[in-house]
Amino acid sequence: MNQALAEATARPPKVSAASVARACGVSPATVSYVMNGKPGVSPETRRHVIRVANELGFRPNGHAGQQEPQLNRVIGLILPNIVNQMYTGWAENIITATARDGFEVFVATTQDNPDTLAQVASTLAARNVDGVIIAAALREDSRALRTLRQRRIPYICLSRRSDHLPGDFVGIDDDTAATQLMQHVLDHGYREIATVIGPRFSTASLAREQAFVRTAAAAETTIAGERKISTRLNRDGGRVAAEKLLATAKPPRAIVCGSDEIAIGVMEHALSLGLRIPEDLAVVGSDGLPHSRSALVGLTTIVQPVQEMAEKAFDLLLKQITKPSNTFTHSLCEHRLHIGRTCGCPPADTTRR
Amino acid sequence: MNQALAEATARPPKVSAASVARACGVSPATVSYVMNGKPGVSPETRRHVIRVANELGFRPNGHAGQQEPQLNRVIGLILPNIVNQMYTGWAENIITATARDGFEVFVATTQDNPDTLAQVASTLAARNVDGVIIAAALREDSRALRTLRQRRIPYICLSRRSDHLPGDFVGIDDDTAATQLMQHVLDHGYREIATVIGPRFSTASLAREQAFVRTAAAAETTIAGERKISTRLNRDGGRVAAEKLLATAKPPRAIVCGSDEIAIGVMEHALSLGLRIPEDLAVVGSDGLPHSRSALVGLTTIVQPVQEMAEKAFDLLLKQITKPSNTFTHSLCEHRLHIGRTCGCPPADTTRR
DNA sequence: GCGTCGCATTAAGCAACGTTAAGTAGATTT
DNA sequence: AAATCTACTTAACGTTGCTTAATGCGACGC
Repeated sequence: MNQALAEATARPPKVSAASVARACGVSPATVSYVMNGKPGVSPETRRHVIRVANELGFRPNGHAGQQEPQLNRVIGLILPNIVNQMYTGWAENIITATARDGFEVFVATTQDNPDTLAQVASTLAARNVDGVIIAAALREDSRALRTLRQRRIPYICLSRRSDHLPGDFVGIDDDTAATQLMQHVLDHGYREIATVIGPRFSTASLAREQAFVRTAAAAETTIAGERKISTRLNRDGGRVAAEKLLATAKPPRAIVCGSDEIAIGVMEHALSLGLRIPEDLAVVGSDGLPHSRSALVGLTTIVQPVQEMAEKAFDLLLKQITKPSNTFTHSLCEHRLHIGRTCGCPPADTTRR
Repeated sequence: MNQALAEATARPPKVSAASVARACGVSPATVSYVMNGKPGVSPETRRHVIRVANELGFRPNGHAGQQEPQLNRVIGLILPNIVNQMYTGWAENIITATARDGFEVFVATTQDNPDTLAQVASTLAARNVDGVIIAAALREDSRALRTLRQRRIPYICLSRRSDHLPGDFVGIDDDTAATQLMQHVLDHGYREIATVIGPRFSTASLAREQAFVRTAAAAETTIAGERKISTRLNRDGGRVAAEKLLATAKPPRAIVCGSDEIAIGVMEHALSLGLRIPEDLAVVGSDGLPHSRSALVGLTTIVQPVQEMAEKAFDLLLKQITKPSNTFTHSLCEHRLHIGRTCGCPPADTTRR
């Protein structure tokens, strides 16, 4: 007990800039200049100071000055779930990006439940995170964002945003992407088309559905109400939607999905009914997950630049953390249409990667 | 107060905030600030005070002390990566399980780099997490575990463990599972067999490979050295391995993989060569990811009970946190052999879910 | 029921530290 | 030799982080 206490009580000795200064025979000011990359120090002295500082294990993060006041170097990441590879892809890249700057990440999931979202935001706020990246924002319910705003915790919306509260946003141009995707399906000549999207409380899902319908309408193809399905954002959601769509007397010839996971669920069900893809039913998605693009699946889909989006999001967040501002940035990243074979294009088009 | 009385009534002597303050060389005020989450205390001191307070068993409310001794209610989760769905599956379930008890989760990834692992463990320790679940343990390098042990932070190894350091462990019986899987492949009559596993610094990968080889040998089938490949634990690793295996003069008739992601990579490459699965090449995996079991892929594989493992791991961790003990539990969960069609079994066997 | 004591909380004070503007010595240029 | 520039020091400042001291509150003795 006593020994344990002694061990626990032993605190690593702190190294001050002054001690570094003394150790290499310069003034504290010089050390300060070196550590902050300010001019006015000869390269020779600079090198020497850096070397000694490293040897002594000097951490400029001591305590004082305008050194980022009280940064915990922790950010929160709120995702709808961590099963959909779209989200884990972002998570992976965000974790990598943050690690570069010495940040840790709290990952929280909401299952798209508004109350969970609100509660998670409070919890994160209570934990004094330096900022939050939210990929689970809801159109109507901005409680979470409001909480963060009140506590002056910067946040970035990723992919989805709130209808009411302004703020920084990183995403793709859902409208254009969805338009291109639907246009490609129309170009195949399909006219009996159904759409299956994620929950309409997601701005991304809604924007895609609207673009799907508008583009189809422009080609004089009406998508009836019972052929516009909103479902859960996973394989199972797709399966349920496909059950409804394919059980009707006149099933659609093509199903345009607002998510790859949904598309895969749809295809699974179609296959279990003995339908061939794309001969009997064309299916396209929109996320560009690695495994749906693979040769095994060959899904035609919109590819989102996951890494770029993740890095951009953290970048913006870091900017808000270090230099809070009231001007909000909307950053739209370039998407890409990936042609697989599930839309009916010849397999030759299936490029690797 | 009356020490004799306290002892006589067998009640533990109550620990005052002042004594905690003395024990870690700060003022009572500082302890108070820490216990109430008030600002004005450096993170370093805060962690230190919390650690000492926990060790002394300090209850914040002298009389109405119903609360646990100030836990951070944060655990760390160390994964090799967050792309492989095996890991995200565990992560999802661990996050859910911990949320029920009001715990938050730090997710860190190592990319299976020993230095990153060691560093991540230090960082988590510095953040004073209450415990850590590690699914990225390395056989040889137990620096990370040692760090945690020194700081008296409980940890649970998930799926992989260290060769050197004992500790709680949750996993499946890799040996039995791998034996069953290989036996199933042998039962199909295949004799030209290759194995592709994850990195050998993972105990799980190594155990599987050894069981594969042993089982094959028992059926008088030798697996040559160039047919035992260890590769990265993702689709790309599988692809690379398949390139090597299938380019030889006498390619194998069946490839037994130590991971679903690898199996999928192998299959992708095989398909791109125009091979039919399972007619030309049988492939089996071992993780039981939802999407490899789906009708689209139909992989024959070992199914790990993800949720059960996650909950068990957190359960054990919580036990270690609340009541540290020196006896270690090895908890083996029941796996299941899922028969798909990639091994050559008739499609009829493909059961849903 | 009132006063006192023990203990936790909170406000005010103060020392330590890193930053930066101003100052200075020496070297180089003009 | 005066001027200028470089490389550093000195000194003042704003923060932070912790302590000392004052406050508040409930328990217990009288």
